Amino acid sequence: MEQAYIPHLSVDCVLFGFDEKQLKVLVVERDRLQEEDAKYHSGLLKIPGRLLFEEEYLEDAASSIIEELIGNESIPLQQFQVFGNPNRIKSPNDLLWLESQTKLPIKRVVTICFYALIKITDALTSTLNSHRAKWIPINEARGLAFDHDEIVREAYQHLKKELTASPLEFNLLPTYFTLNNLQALYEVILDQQFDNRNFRKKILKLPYLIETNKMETNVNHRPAKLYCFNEELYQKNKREMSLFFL
Amino acid sequence: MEQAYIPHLSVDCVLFGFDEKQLKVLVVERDRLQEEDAKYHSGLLKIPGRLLFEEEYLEDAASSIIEELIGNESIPLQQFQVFGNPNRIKSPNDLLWLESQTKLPIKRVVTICFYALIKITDALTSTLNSHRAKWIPINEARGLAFDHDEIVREAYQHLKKELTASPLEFNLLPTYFTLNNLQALYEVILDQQFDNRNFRKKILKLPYLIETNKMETNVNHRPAKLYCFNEELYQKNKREMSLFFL
DNA sequence: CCAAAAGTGTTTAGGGTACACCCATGC
DNA sequence: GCATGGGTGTACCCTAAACACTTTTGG
Repeated sequence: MEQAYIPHLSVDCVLFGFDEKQLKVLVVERDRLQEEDAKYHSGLLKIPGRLLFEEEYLEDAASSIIEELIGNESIPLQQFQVFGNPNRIKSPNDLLWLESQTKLPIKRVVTICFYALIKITDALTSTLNSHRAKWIPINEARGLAFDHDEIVREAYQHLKKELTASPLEFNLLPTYFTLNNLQALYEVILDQQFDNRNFRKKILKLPYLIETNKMETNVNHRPAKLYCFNEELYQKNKREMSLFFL
Repeated sequence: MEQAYIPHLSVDCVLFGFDEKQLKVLVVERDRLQEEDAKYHSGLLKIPGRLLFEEEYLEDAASSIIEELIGNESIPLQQFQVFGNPNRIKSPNDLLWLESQTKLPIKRVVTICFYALIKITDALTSTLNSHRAKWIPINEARGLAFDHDEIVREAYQHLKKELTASPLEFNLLPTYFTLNNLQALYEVILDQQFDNRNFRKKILKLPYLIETNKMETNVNHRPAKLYCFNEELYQKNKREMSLFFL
């Protein structure tokens, strides 16, 4: 049941990924067209997105865009901002590419943007190549096509604000993790350092953070205690846990 | 330079107004059409909005929608959410009305919503009647057309969140005002009571709140000191003044 | 003198921040 | 035994919150 596109409306997704060391963004390569004019340098990397179908829910569009790239995991994407300047698509090459993709005469596209943050896993990454998609570090996300630099920048601002206002989803770490893993996660995503002792004091108050009797292994230093995360308690308590960090 | 509408995209505005006692929302009456089917009760009040023109900036559309109703004051409207369910326009009467307005076959409209908060003045209100627009108290904004109940509800949530995260624009009060005026303003908008002494302590720390030597007059109780607001200091300090209230 | 709202200080408890050293393991 | 990161406690300050009475005006 393929539907017609709405030629003026697109959905774009900024998917952030954490690989236990860095914060990355998912981008896809767009084809370079023969007709392109070399003097217009327009990025060949873009964030995933496409025009909206006529009878499609916005959230469904966002999900399908991401699922096509990383498989069928359902990821809750959050709408954060619309980019709709009439001239947001400046480069002639970008326009050429859009028309070649959609077979529609494109004048102007208003794009509704979503974002999410997930854990980067090997399984996930293996499916990317076939779609010419890849993870790039957040601070290397420059020179993307269209106005995607700006979109990524804004999405990152939203992510940071959201993360300081409410606790993050814990599925960004392995099932068992150390408190220092958790601190590193916050530090990378918020781009901010925390005092180790104070961080532990705060984070241990979270009722859904469970201490296990497992230990790190195969490290050449004192092994750390492993913690895990109680989904049920998390769902129950996350509402009140806002404004946790400043 | 009239342009063509984009049939799938609209901009709607939730304009909140404070009249020194209540928080209100601006709504407009829509015509009842002869063809309407009485059995579908669809609201005859809606928030201001219209389809987007083909080459129009989103912000310009939002401004022009509001300026048409209340005159040429420039009000900074803030984009807050997109409502785009394919079936968000449920009532046949609403659809009829849309098509009669736009002369376009409307299937589905994705609407980008903006909001702002202003002071309700007499001058402002006098121009409303000719556009069949009016202010209604926020808690009476029920049974509006389309999904506008939901839009108003979400806008109000955003307003409250925004107001607790950063100081409000002071142009919601007369030039000279009492601290109790200010407290009443916060209490009405946030729908929350504050301790008078603690409120004063906090608010007096704001560097851009200036004590004058003027006094209230014509009140049959002890007259209050009047304060005013230093625009320049406000612009300079508002960034750091976040998270002021909880 | 009465009504009505303005204005004012103190105490307490909890949280944030800053800060330096010992511990357990692998090699 | 040494290198590496893991793990711990205290003191200070500041802020939030709770709380009740006196003051000044108009009528």
